[in-house]
Amino acid sequence: MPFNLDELDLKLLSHLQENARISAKDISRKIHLSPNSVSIRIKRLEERGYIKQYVTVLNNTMLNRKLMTFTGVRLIHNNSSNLESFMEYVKYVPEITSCYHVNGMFDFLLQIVATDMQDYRDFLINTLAKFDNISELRTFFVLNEMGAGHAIDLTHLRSKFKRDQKRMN
Amino acid sequence: MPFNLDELDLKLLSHLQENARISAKDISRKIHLSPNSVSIRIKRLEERGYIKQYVTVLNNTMLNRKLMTFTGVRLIHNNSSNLESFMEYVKYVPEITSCYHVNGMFDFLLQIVATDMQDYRDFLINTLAKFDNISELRTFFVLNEMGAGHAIDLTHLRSKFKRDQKRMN
DNA sequence: GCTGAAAATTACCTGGA
DNA sequence: TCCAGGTAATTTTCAGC
Repeated sequence: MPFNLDELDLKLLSHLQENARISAKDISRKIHLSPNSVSIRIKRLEERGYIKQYVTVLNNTMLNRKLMTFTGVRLIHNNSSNLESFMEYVKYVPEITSCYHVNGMFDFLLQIVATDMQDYRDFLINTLAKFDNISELRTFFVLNEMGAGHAIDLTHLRSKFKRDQKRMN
Repeated sequence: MPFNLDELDLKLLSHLQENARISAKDISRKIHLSPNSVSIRIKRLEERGYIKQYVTVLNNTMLNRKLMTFTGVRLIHNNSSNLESFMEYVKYVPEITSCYHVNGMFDFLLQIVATDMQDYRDFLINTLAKFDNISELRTFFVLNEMGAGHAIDLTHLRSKFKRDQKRMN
């Protein structure tokens, strides 16, 4: 997979990471390129798959989702059909906002958003524990989500790639 | 904090969650409201804080960030000044894309994105372990990020709120 | 990749329910 | 207070270079 992005593409992606609704014109002013070219580049980045999605981050608390957890899940039998059926299962559970297949002391790490403690308890008992084949559920309640919130750092990407390409020669 | 969103606001937020770059006109067609009113509502939702940010989700792998981990951190002394200095610390570390203060067997859960295993190792040794006061670091390598990807479910929010409001009377 | 015109979208203002 | 319509301003798209 060739890396064929230039400095302008990377700057463009940086701005889009910060604000997905920025106009092509505003970007054009910041990276010194015509609005036209900015639009074309954005479309190209979308088509080639560099941009996956534009999402809106909502204030969960104000929307009555006051509880967030990371819940570690361990399956009883870790064969591939069980792994796959669990992955398929989580797709249809709205409370699960992210699902990560991990190594180590858990098989999966789920990010879960619920209204409150009672709602989470109901979810555990009536939804998650209904899935056979779970041996362990361990909840990390999120007390505070903070710091970071970093988008991925693209500023040093170009030089890094240059080094990688050199190494390949 | 009064909950003064109506069905239209919730539908609007749902569409914005899926696609932050959707135009007011496209939303207007979907929720049967004039483009004009849609714009006004979006602005109001931004001002009142229901909308936190519009972000672009990039393809990390294509941008040479092939490794993701969740790394559990345990501090030696859990007093408030140590907690705060750790939170302050993570703000300036670009590899840390999210930081969650949690209860249980870790104090913090960090989501980390790195180029590859070597890069992650360098990060652990040269950056994270440089922070005094860490007693335990446990890495969950993300083998696969899948399923879910759910935005928060707003479809049943209205009825839920009605119930809550009833309960308060 | 740029320019310039046409098309589409958004912002603003006013009236009406 | 909230919504619709009309107009102005901005932004995006498309053609030609």
